[in-house]
Amino acid sequence: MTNQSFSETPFDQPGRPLERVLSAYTNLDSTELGAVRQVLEGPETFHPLGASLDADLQRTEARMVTRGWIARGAVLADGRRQIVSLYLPGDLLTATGAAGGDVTDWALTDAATLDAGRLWRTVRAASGPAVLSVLLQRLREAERARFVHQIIRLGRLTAYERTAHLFLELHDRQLRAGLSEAGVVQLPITQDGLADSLGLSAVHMNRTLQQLRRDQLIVYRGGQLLLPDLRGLRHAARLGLEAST
Amino acid sequence: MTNQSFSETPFDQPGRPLERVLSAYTNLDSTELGAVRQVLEGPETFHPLGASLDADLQRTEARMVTRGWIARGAVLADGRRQIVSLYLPGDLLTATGAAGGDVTDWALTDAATLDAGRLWRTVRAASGPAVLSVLLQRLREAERARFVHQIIRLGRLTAYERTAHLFLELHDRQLRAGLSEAGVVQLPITQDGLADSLGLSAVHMNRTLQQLRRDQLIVYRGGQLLLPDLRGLRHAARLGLEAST
DNA sequence: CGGGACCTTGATTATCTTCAATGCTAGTGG
DNA sequence: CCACTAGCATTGAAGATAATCAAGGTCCCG
Repeated sequence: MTNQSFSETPFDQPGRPLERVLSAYTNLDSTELGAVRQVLEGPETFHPLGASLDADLQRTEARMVTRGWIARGAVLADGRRQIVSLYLPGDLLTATGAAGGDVTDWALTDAATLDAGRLWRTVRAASGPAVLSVLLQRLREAERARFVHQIIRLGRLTAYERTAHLFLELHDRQLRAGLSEAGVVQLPITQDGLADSLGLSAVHMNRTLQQLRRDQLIVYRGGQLLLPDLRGLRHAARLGLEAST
Repeated sequence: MTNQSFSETPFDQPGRPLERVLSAYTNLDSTELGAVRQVLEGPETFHPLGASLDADLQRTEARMVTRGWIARGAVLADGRRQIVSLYLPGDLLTATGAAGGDVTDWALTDAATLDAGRLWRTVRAASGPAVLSVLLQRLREAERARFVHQIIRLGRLTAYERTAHLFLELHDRQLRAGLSEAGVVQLPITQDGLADSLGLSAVHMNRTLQQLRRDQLIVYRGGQLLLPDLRGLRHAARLGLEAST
């Protein structure tokens, strides 16, 4: 389960080292980066598409995503699925804790994670450099902001608006983390996965994507999304999202 | 704006002192309680129904609710409103930060809050007793769990299920915090407010409540809710919620 | 008594889900 | 090389859920 196939360059989707991904949260000089590397050192664990991360998370308290996409969500008894949050390289997954037994984590693509329990414990013990505490703080804050946006999407936006809104969030996140370039969103998941995140049926997800294509707001093809009209897309999403995660 | 009318017993809905409310998160002995009191001392600020808390929050970084209900949410240009989270006495409101300019806080009832910036700063400086850090940790964790539940409600539950689910969450929270008793939920907000939290129109909210009444799952009258059939309500909510916030 | 906030109801419409096929593409074994 | 399959995308039709529009009704308060 550990170190299957790749182990050379973590955080590389493609070729994105740790500092690049974490620069989304705080600027690190080389000393600080060393400290971060130190608390995050250790083998990657590989998670094939669909695999549950629950056991790993419970064991290590927190894990940082190094490759691929992880979903946290709930599966109801009748099969309905809702993704609560998406975790991309550089994001920190913490054990669900009080959120209840219904919540689980699984790999939306082939993915890999790193034990971040030491980061966790170091900060709690207040024994590391300040930058670690700041980093953790920022990671948590960014996650909270994503939760807020997800709630607004699901509560008050139409399928069309929701989709535009999520794409803008992903664009913003990937840009900050150096995982993509301006106007491009890596989208390595199926329409089914998108639907589970946006609270829609797969059929309606498909139709909504088609509408966005017809309106020239997205170009959608296998694993990648082009956003040729960011202004239009922002308008479609109905929300600023200016100073967001 | 400060200390209008009541200032005698904070946290009393009715007669609930600080320790009672915070016992939902951690057990405090008298020494620890003293430490908590100390970082939270200061005048209450009164927030009449509908008032915005944004200015207060920005000024003080964090505030603890002492009375009434506060909503955090977004108001779209066309008037749609979505409440992201409800804050009850004992809950900690922190500045929205990265969540964006669209998010605001307002009083859903007459309410009051206390400056909790000192708690915030004390913990960050790691200069207070450990119990403060634990308290803050638990408060944050509980909020995260509420976010997760809100997302699942809005994403995959029907209006009927959502309503049952929220009522169970409120019941659980109020019970833990000593704000209500078993089988009773204080619900001092309008159906409009509920609808804004559950992502429904006011009309549909009304019809959903009627259905729950017809099904004998709730008794609803002015400001208070009786839950005569918790088993049935849990079943209607489609989720465990056993070990939840 | 009048007005306002809130709750309730009926009728209509919109959005989204469900069900059932069909097409497409990549991988697999014969 | 060619069925064959599996996973994913797409389409049409029907039905369910929830929104919207438009009135009333009730209660409280000035």
